Amino acid sequence: MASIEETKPHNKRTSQGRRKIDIKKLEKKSNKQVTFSKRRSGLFKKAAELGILCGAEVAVIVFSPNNKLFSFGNVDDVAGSYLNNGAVVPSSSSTSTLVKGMIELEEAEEKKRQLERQATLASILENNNINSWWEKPVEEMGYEECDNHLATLINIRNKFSDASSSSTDFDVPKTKTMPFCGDWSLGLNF
Amino acid sequence: MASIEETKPHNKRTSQGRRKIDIKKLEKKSNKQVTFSKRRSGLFKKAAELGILCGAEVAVIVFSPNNKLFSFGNVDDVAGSYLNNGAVVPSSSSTSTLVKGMIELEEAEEKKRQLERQATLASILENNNINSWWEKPVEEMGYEECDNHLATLINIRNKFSDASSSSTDFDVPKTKTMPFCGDWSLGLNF
DNA sequence: CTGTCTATCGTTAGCCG
DNA sequence: ACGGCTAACGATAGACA
Repeated sequence: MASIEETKPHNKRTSQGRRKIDIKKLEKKSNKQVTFSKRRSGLFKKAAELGILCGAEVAVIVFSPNNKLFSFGNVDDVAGSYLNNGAVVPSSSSTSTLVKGMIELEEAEEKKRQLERQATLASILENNNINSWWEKPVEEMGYEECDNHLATLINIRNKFSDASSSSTDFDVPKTKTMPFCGDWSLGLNF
Repeated sequence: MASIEETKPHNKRTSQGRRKIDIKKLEKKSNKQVTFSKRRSGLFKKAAELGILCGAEVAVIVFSPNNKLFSFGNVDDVAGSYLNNGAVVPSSSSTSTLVKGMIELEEAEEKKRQLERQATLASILENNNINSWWEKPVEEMGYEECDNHLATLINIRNKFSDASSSSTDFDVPKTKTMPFCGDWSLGLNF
C-alpha cells in the first residue's frame, strides 16, 4: 500500500523545521539579513524580559551588517546616568596608534564601516546633544492607553532608532522612531 | 505490580523541569538574583551569536537589580569608537593617514567629511566630559593570543564591566574589567 | 523585507548538592 | 552565591507566502 508520503507527495515538508547551525559568519547574504532580523528581535525581547523580570536596566545597541543602527532600552538611563555621573576620562593618546594599526591591517572595508558607525553615532549625538537617541522619554509614546500589562513596560522604556542614509553618503541619518511595536506586554514581539 | 514511582519514591522528581512563568517583576529576591544571572548570560550569548552570525556590532549594557554594571560587546567600537577615535579629535596627521587609506576605497571624500564631523563632535563631547564608560580601547585585552575560533570573536571584541556601588547611592561605579570569559568561541558560555 | 508555519534546537525554572 | 540536572518552554532555521 501507498505510504503516506507517496499519497501526498506535494505535501511532504521540505523543511524539517529548525536545523542546527554552528555559530559562524553567515555567508549567504539573504540568509544573513533574515537571520539578523529574527535574532535582533529575539535579543531585544530577551533584553526586555530581563529588565522586567529582574528590574534591571538594560540597553542594547546593534549595528546591522548594513550599518543600520538599532537600539533597545532606556539607554539614556543606563548609559547616560553612568556618563553623567562621571565616566572614566578620555584619553586622547590611543588615537594615532589605533589608526596606524588599522591601516596596517589594510582592512579598509572594515575601517570604512567603522567610520560609518562612528558617523552615525556622532550624528545622532549631534542632533540630540548627547541625549536620548530614541528621541524622547517614552511618555510621549502614548502608553497611557496601554493596559496594566504595558504599565510594567513603561519602566523599561523601549524605542527603536533607525538611522538610514544613502548608502554612499551616509550623512546624518534622521532618527526615525518607532513608537511601539505591537503586542509588547504579552508577546513581547518586536 | 508496583509502579515505577512507587518503586523508587525517593527518586521521583520533585521538579517537572522548567515551568512557564509570566514576564512580570519577580518578587522573590533570591529567585530574582538567580534568574538575573542566568538570563544575563543568555542575553550576552545571544548578543555574541548575533554578532558572529551576522557580522553585526553589538553592545549590551545592563545594570543588575543591585546596580552592578555588566556590559557585553565591543562597546568601544559600537558606541565608543566615536569616543576613542572621534571624540578624541583625530590629529590632522592620523586623519590624513586614515583618509589616505580611504581613498583607496574611492570614498575618501565622504570619509573625510565624516572625520571632520567627528572632530566637531569630539569637542562637544570633550566639553561635556562624555567619555568611554568602557574604560579603554580593547587593544589592551590581549586578543592577539586568541586562536582561530577566537579570531572570529576579535571582530566582536567583548568586554565585561562590573561596577559596584552602594545600592542607595549609585554614585560612580568603578568599572572593573573582565578580560575574557572562558570558552567563548565554542560554547559561548559566560 | 515581514509574517507564518513546523520541527527542532537551545534556554531555563525549579530543585537539589 | 555557583554548578548540575531535567523537562518544559521558548526561540528559530528553513521553506513558503
